[in-house]
Amino acid sequence: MTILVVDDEELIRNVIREYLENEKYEVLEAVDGEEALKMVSNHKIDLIILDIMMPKKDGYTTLKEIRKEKNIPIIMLSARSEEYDKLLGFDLGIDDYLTKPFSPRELLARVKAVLRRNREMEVYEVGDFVLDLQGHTLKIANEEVKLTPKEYELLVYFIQNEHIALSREQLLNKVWGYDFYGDDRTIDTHIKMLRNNLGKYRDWIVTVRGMGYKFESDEKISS
Amino acid sequence: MTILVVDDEELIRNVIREYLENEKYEVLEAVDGEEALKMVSNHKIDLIILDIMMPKKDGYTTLKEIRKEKNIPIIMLSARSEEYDKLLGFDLGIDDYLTKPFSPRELLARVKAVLRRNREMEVYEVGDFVLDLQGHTLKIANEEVKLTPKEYELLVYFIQNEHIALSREQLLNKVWGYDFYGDDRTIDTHIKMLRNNLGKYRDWIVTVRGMGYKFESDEKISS
DNA sequence: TCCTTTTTTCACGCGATATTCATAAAAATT
DNA sequence: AATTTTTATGAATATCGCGTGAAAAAAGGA
Repeated sequence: MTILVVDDEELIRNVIREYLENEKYEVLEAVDGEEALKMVSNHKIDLIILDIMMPKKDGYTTLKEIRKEKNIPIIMLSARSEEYDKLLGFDLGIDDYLTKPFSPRELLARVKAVLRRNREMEVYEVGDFVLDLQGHTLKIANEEVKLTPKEYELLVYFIQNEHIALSREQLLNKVWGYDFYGDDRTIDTHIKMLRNNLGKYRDWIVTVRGMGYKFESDEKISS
Repeated sequence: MTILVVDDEELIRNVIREYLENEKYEVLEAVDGEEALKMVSNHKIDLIILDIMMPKKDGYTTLKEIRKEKNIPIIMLSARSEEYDKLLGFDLGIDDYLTKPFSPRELLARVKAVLRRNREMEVYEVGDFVLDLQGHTLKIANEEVKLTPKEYELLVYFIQNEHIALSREQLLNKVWGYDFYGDDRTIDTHIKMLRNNLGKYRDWIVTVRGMGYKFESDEKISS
């Protein structure tokens, strides 16, 4: 398990590192958003602990950019608790957040909880849309939706990469396998069928023109 | 499956009860730690959902005392997430925890996960379908159903993994053993025979196309 | 041993699914 | 507005996966 700690203060990084390493986690560090982004694309990272207040590129922006590429769980650090509201409005699905100062134990607790939650990601649920990875079934409003194997695989891949635009090539490689050499329109057809099956949620599969598709459940937060 | 819900707020107890009963669990209630302890010694309880904040005797103390007597899996409820820190320090091996407010679905997911982890079943009974693990027998409508050894093993494995889609490979590995290298049709054939023996319940073995099979008693009726 | 029961293999057929392709629609560009 | 590029859709065709029955192989039981 590798954890990336992003904070401009060396003291904080060191404290966190110490506690995490004590629990046998691999720890990487980045001083700012720029560096963090580089780390993300060059290393296999399981969790990111990200400070909001940073020079150059702040936590929000960094978060956004990371999420464009990968769906790594993120715990945010903020100095003031009021920031929480702001974070919530963000809708980029942070996994947890902590206000400084925090106890090391609390940090560890969150880290463990987030990692476990993600390991056991067995149900994806938004509103009455419920995808059960264990049961291999999709239910909408308690009604089972019959999906063909490819449609199901496709949906799972989309959900595991929510918010991320996926090219047709990437979809072919990951869902169909690297040895598949087929027509691009094949994907379109499957997307069509999947959308039909998603019914009122058909728009969650967004067309990214000139690129591919992306999955985005618009979980509107009522204010 | 009997679940004990311990919370001083009636509203909470009722909500939880409703959702659990909807999933065919037996539900018992206790308003405080004292009562909970009595229930534990007088009933066969498979899981406890325990609120931390309670008058008389709080969740921590109750947890401690229950654990002195029996090793029943426990899910803790707390109002504030900061409590999690405290809980961890406790090291009394809680099985899971939830912060209020939580979605009923989330609760159900945890309940199922915990029960699955701690499953040790003696009798599986749904309607007039009775599988007796001790007696190694299956009865339907009080009529003993003769199963071959493989059919029986297969059925047990299915039931122990209810609602989970099992690939052919997984079935071969777990039921036949890792050293078995057989034809895929072998499973199909056994499924066929098992289904025949299940009679009116033949549909409880659901085909998951492109994947394998899963066991599911009585499709849930949508409310 | 022989006979019975159980397990495994396998080929066939059918229905479900995947893929291709032609055409329509939509969006971007000029 | 016209052209070009890209995506959506419907329908035709190819392929795949599952259920089945029958028969061979293996395991048990007298």
